[in-house]
Amino acid sequence: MARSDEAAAFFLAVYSAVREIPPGKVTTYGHIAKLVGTPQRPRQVGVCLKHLSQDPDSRHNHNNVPWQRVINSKGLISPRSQPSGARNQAAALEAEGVEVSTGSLGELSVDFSQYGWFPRSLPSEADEDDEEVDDEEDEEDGSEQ
DNA sequence: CGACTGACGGCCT
DNA sequence: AAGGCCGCCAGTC
Repeated sequence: MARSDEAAAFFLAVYSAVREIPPGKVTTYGHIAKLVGTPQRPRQVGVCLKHLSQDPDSRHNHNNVPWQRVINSKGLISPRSQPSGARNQAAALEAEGVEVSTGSLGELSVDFSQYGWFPRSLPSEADEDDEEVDDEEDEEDGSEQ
């Protein structure tokens, strides 16, 4: 399998995983990386989202991939080169009912204990796994980090 | 075609 | 507790 194919598969896996994030919840780049089996490449996850097309006709675009539900491990919306983008992400999250706090430096943060979504594996996959692991830390857990 | 960059994260000072 | 360094690798210049 050529690297380019692996890269393509990676993109698809990331988009698939991001789609599993429930509305009103958020997760991290690192977690998505783990879910797709490449925990050492959270950075590439960001590249995938950045690469999302705005064209609705494209297989993966801003409309069918809830990119806004992915933030960094610090619980902050990653400040990229264009500040408006991060703010736009915050707006998209608030539209889903996610509370976003703004720091004095303009930092946009989300409380994982309330909105965090960190399953061990993708719900779609868990479906086929007969060795069902207990899943019930949707909320309330509070032992996030 | 080579070098730099970056929607991150974890480990090491 | 805070900050710096390295790994990773597709895109972009």
